[in-house]
Amino acid sequence: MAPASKPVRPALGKPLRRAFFARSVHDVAPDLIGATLLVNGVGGIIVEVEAYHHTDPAAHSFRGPTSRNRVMFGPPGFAYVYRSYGIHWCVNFVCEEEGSASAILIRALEPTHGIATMRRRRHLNDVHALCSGPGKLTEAIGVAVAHNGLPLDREPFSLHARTGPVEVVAGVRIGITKAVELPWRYGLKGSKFLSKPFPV
DNA sequence: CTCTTGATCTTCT
DNA sequence: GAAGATCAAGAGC
Repeated sequence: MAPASKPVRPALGKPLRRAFFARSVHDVAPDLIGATLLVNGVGGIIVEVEAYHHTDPAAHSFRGPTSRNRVMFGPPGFAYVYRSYGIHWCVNFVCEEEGSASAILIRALEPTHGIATMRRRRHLNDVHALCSGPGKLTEAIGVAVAHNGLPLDREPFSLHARTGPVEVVAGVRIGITKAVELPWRYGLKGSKFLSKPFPV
């Protein structure tokens, strides 16, 4: 009898260095689609993100630094984690340059690594719903306020560039009431792991 | 399938 | 006091 086949796991691309994030959020955000995000070895392929620029009324940094958003005002390549609706954690990647206060919200992953761990943390079996939202994925990969301000190029974080071409789609952002018309949500075309489908 | 509501932390008015 | 970069559960269709 042949041994049971193991789940196929795509090869990881080269590690993303801090310089990767030292560019406009509008350049970094689409480049993150197809990259792999792991925290302590658990995570998956980034399939949905949103860009927030300091000149954008919907950004947490728009009105200046607070104790919550201070990491956004620091150098690029660090994690900004905040509490959402008093319940959930959401994780952003700080971009551009120190003081720019621009970041990218990670909104959905296609689970590839540590799926059993994610199912346990989420008390959920359906792999399509494990990481299909910013608050869901932080619970699944174990991100909380302790990760706020940590560098993205060292453990527990591990980020890897995509290994092949991807088709990126853009649309309006989700759940905001200011600057609602700006098309700064980016996703992997046709992915079944999005928080919401992109309009056709 | 859609719609409504509760959970309850941080910031702003 | 109200709103917010959310989610899950329950009611109704």
